[in-house]
Amino acid sequence: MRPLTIAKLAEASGVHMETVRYYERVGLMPKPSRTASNYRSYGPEHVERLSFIRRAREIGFSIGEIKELLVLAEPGRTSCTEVQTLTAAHLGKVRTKIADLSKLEAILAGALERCLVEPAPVCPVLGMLASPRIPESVRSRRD
Amino acid sequence: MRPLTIAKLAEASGVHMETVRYYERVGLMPKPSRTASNYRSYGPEHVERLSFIRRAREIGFSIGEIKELLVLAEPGRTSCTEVQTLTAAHLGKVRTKIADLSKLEAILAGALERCLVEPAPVCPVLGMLASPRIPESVRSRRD
DNA sequence: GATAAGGTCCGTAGTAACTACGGGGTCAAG
DNA sequence: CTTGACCCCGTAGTTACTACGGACCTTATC
Repeated sequence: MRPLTIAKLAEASGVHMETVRYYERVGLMPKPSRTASNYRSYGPEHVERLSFIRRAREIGFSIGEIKELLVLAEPGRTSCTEVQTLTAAHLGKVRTKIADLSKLEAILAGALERCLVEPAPVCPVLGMLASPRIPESVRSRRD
Repeated sequence: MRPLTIAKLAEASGVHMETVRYYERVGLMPKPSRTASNYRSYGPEHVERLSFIRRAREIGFSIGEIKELLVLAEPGRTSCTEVQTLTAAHLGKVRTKIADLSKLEAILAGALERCLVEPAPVCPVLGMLASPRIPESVRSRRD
């Protein structure tokens, strides 16, 4: 399996070609060697790294967090605890988001149901948005 | 209660001043009248509209969706069904997101727990990211 | 060998929904 | 009259990409 072009790498790891170049720009992927005609040239280690990155993104880690994870994943590293810390923090964010969204779900579902039941002079959804009656506990931090 | 400055309007409706100007640029808020010295001048109807917008944003509606809602909320409009359609669609998105995040939660919590239990030669979190073993059902669409 | 199709290069701009900055004019108080 | 608070505007930065466009390069076909 000889050197891969950027398109082959992208296909092999399930990431868009443009995204590979983007990851290179932001320092997630190393600058690869080039062919005589200045084409990027990759090896299997790049496929591995890029796949790692893709999976970490799917799990919702930010690019900054993935940079940290990649350092921690370097061979010779033993500490699992730092990875745990990062993961636990991420898990916390995920749980917060789930809680926020669950509240939203209840609100939306409730308003929608009132739409069906009441012969409503005013649409319950619009009524909810017009009056200051949304419990402040909902204030979701970033969708 | 005479005309409000942009800062007063912002405070009264719970939105940042810069955001009010942004909403004006993107057409969510109308261009207000101006004082002799070119300051924006608002009335109570603007407080109402902006509050509506804020609440709709908190509920997770996009700016485009809010534009539609504002049209549907215009006085003289009776149809609740279009609002229902919009809300139902939004509710669907929220539910999908909750489902995706719940899967993530399980994955993260599982890996984290294995970290604590196993005397793991390789950190389970990193192992998960290194091997192509993430169920494809997780592929979350946009965080 | 010429030509056409397809791959790659690069920098730049657009996406969502703001937030922040910088340089300037305005207004009220002391 | 000067200080400080307020407002004006356009522009750039944020996140994680995606898309564009003009210019090379490579491969296949004629």
